[in-house]
Amino acid sequence: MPRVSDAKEKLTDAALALIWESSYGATSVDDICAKANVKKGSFYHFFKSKADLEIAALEANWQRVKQRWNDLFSPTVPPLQRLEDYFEYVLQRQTQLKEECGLVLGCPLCSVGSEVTTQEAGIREKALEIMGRFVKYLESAIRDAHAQGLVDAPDPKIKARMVYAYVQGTLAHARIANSLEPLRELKAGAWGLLGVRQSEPVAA
Amino acid sequence: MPRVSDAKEKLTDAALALIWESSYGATSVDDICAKANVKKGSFYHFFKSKADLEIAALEANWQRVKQRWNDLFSPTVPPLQRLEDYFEYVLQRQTQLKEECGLVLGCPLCSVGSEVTTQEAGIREKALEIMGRFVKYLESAIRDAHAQGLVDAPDPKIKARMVYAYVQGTLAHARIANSLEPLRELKAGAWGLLGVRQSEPVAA
DNA sequence: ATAATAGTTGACCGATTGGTTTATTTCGCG
DNA sequence: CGCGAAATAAACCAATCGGTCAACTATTAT
Repeated sequence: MPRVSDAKEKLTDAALALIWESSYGATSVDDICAKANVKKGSFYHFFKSKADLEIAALEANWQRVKQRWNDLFSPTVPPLQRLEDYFEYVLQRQTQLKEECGLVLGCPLCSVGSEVTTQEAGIREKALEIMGRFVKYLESAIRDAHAQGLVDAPDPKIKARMVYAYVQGTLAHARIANSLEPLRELKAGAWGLLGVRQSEPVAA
Repeated sequence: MPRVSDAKEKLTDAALALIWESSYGATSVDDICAKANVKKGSFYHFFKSKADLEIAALEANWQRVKQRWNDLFSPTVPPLQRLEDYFEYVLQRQTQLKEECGLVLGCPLCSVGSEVTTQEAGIREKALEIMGRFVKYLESAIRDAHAQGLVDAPDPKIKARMVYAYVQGTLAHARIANSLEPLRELKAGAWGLLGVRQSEPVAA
């Protein structure tokens, strides 16, 4: 009946970018509206609060990156290769972000999640939920690797959480140090964590 | 010549606690002054800005916890025991914090560091500097363990950063999930990361 | 065509933000 | 003692915060 609008997506895009680049607290609703080129009245037509917007932004972002994960973690790819591709992707993506805005940004779930945990319960829960979804990719890759005798991981759920924590910690450090270097060790660290048998495939 | 004051310490104490419990952005100067029972005029007599206060708070906190690290990481303690004691301490401390304020708070360096990185360069640098100081404890423990053939860590510096990243990631996850559970796996994860030889000392 | 409705706009709000100012109080030291 | 500098107090500031509102506009199903 009425007209259609893309303001919602423009707002979630702007919010994700701005809050990722700085922080939830330092990003004002006015900033977001300005970047999205949407007036504040429209903002509150679509979202009931700034927190509500951020929750929608995290979900929208997940729906986008999920496709990448489905690709990288396809069961047709050998399990350890999935992980290796993932680590490589993380490095590439952060490299790209650094070129685009001069900063290593880390993971938007983790930085925003740990910023607002004690204040905005909704955002915290959404971040936690999305993290849980992602860990499933790691988990099944690790389970497959274990089934093939490539790693020693009788409990893939726990191992997946460990690898995820290690990656998040490394991303956080990369953000704080504004350096890509820590990200180059992701594979080596994860291989240790997983007890990957035989480090080197001994050339081709 | 003039009178002495403990307002400085009261302010750094209050700032560290409040910002740790919520966040840098969500903690106002007024909040800090109220908690410290110090008037704002005095605040700006001692510190030139809110960021300046937080930098001082992080440094003051380090000077306090450093003593604990010196104790836990004493060279008189077997190297792997140092790490085990450290993981145990992290769990105990977070348990205590949860009892005191109902929340798993994680690491104040990491949460505040990753919140303000792109905005308050001074805070970021201070957090990074203190992290660097701490990693030295891990590094020498790992180097000693390697020298004794307990772990496979030819490059203790890199391994130390890996273990630290893993611990930080786990703490961040514990904060976001408001759960102590992930912290119980610290030893198992770190042992994997370090390639500790023989998992069990086979009873006494 | 038009009525109903989703979307848009910009002015507006009280509260709070980080920070300043000026006057006053305190007290160690010569 | 009393001087001078450090510390305190409270009032004050412009700017910004998240959020509201009523009027207005564009669309589209009928």
